[in-house]
Amino acid sequence: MVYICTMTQERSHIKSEQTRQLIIEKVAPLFNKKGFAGTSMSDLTRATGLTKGAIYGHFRNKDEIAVEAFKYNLSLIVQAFHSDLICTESAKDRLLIFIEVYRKIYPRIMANGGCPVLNNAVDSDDTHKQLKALSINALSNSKKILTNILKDGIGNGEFRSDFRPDAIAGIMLSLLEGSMMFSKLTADKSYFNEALAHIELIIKEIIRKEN
Amino acid sequence: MVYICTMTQERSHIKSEQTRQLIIEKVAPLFNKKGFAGTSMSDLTRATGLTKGAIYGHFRNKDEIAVEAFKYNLSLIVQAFHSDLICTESAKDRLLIFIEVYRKIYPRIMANGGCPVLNNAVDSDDTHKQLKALSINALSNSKKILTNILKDGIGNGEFRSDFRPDAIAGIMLSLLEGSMMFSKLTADKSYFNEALAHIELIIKEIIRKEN
Amino acid sequence: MVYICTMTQERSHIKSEQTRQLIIEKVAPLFNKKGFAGTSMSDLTRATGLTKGAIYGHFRNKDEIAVEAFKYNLSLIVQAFHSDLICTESAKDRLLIFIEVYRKIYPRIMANGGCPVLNNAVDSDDTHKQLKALSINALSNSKKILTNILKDGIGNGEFRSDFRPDAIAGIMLSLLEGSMMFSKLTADKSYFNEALAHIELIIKEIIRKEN
Amino acid sequence: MVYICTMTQERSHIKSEQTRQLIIEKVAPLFNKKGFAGTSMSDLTRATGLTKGAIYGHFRNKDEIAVEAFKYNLSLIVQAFHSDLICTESAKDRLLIFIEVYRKIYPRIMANGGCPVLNNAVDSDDTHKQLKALSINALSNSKKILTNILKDGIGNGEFRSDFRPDAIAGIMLSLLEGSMMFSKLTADKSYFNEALAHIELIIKEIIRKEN
DNA sequence: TATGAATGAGTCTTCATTCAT
DNA sequence: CATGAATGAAGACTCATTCAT
Repeated sequence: MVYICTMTQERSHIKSEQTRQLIIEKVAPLFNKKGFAGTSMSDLTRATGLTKGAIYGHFRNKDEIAVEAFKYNLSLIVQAFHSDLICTESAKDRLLIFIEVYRKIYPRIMANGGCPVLNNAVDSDDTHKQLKALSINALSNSKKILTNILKDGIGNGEFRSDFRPDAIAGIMLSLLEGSMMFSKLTADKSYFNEALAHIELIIKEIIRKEN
Repeated sequence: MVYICTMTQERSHIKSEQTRQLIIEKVAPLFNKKGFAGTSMSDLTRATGLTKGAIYGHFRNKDEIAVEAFKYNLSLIVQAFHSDLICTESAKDRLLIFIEVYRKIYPRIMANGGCPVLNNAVDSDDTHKQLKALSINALSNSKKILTNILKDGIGNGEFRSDFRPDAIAGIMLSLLEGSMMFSKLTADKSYFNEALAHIELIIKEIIRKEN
Repeated sequence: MVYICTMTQERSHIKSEQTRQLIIEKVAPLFNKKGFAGTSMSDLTRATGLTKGAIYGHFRNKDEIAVEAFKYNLSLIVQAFHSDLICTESAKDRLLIFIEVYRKIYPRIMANGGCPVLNNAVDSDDTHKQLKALSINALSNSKKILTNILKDGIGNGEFRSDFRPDAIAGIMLSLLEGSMMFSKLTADKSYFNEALAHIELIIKEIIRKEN
Repeated sequence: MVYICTMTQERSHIKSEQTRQLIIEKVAPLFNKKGFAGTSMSDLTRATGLTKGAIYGHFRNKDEIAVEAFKYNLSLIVQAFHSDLICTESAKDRLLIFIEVYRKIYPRIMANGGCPVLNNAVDSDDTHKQLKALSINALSNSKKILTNILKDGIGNGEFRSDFRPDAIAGIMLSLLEGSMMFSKLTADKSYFNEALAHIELIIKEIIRKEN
């Protein structure tokens, strides 16, 4: 007997990985909108078109799915920055780009159920350590990025040196999250727009070094 | 064993109202922390020491309990202002008092599971119209209050007239909510403190009328 | 409004206890026959006529039901002795009564699915510590009883003193269990009958003190 | 990537039979310890390192695997006798060898989860006809062997003729199984040791023909 | 009013088995 | 011959809610 098997081993692995990715993508908005407890495995079967058994073939449990869903939701936002935020020399310009990117992806964020960092933070804060840690981490990273830009601006003389960069970073992020939440809640974008305008004010006026 | 219970209708009504209130108070932090879907009727029996039947004697369903719980959680915050915010002539001072009250009740808010407006907004935004409406309403009210104070300040010459009061009100509230969420998430009060400091800056510098 | 409530508090408790007992009795033969893993909660609903929710109102989990079922199955056997084994002066007679009781309840044991100690021992030995402990305990108790009777017989001169009572007790019990298992397996009572006859031989001849 | 596999049919058949045997050997202790219902196909994949598909390539269903596993577990015991029990002229000696073989393989039996005949009998008695038949058959065979030896001993004058050989055979086997079960349950070999000692007593004293 | 037993649909997860590759 | 993704039913258990008492 002679077998001639033409099959790339990678192909099958890829197939599985594709399904896993498909599940994550279909399921991510659900978790973002309805929260961990509010999203049932049956919801996931409806969203994916797969059976529970099939889903459990790709994930150990609901927690793992929620974790991957959050990471995916976060990546949608993070990716938007990777393309735009690189290679701008002025710290001020980098901060302004930061704002512009947010303005650009705002519709997508809203359609996806709001900012995953905020949603997940509120959802998991008192109930789910693992998910909570992911929000903490995401916050920490974005704060670090903003803080570094601010420090750069102080270093190169763009910004005044009489403010604490991490404080301003926290304020910017608080404004972003708080306003996005309000805009989502009220279906009124003005909260978000005013917040962005105020952040611009901070960048262009409040921390600007006068010459 | 034979029980003979003689009870006046008023007394029983009073008793009933007390029990209802007791349920709401015991249950409110639970809904605030765990959300609607994450809080079960069994959780409520544990928290109250009452049976399910007893609870259903006072509320039509879980939704009604959640609604009352939110109202109660909100009232805890609102009450803190009623006592302090009245009868201060200067708009600036009233805004500063606003901040001070928040600073004062911050520990209580955290112990209760964070700001109920934010928590409930995120929890119910895509899932529970009735609860969502309550957060919208609460936001609308606080925004109105701040806006009016700001308008007063413009009117009496304390503040400049080249800013839109409701925009600043939205910014203040966004900052408050966003920072409280971050401080809760990270167990780091500095987000909240910096936000309050920035709001003070807005009041004392940015919108102040120079003379 | 005047309430006159005539209700014994015990009555309601009794009702619940009755249902719990009913569940145990209906369910005990199932666990004895099909084992822990082989008995599903759905089996239990069929056997009791109750819903899963109702059953879970009376037991924390399947394990607790299995434990109570075993205890009940064991009690059916133990009870048979309580009435007959007391107050017989001769050690030999007490051992013979022991055998007679077993002969008497044999049909009931078979109808119930065989000896619960053996069934449960085999079922739980490598899988369920808590259930295993119950079989160990049951064995230990019956061995102790037989050993004590044998010691009594040695003490009062009925039996020879050149054998170890606990060894003979172990042999008697091994014979009983092994033979009941074979009789059940083959639907042939002779294994059991011959075992009883041999135990009688041990009592009447092998350990008897010749005079 | 292109695989070209050239394989003779014999070779593959041999390979297949080897895999089947490997599955049986790895899986046999599992079924012996956890029973049919308590052993899942996933357990089998873990024990064998094979996928479910691979296992189903060698067996029609779980039942067939359990059957083969039992046969294998039984064969481990039967094999121990084939080597030792042959060609001994004295019936008494053959019985004593029977005991010695059991004593020798006792550790292996325990490590394997206990006597498969007993385990399977209890497990399948009320649930699985096909498996039950295998235990019945195994019991029947061993009883026949012992009975024949006893008959030989009566025939050649070693043993008395006033007892029924199959009754004694049944007693011996009941003792063996019962005591092994107790020793396994309690992790106390003395049940087994005393049972063997008593069987020796039967052989050497009780059924011995006095001259 | 309050109890708590009961319901039936739901929860998450695992089951034995199949089949295209 | 072996893979492993997929299925649909079933597993144990909890849900919100009702109702006789």
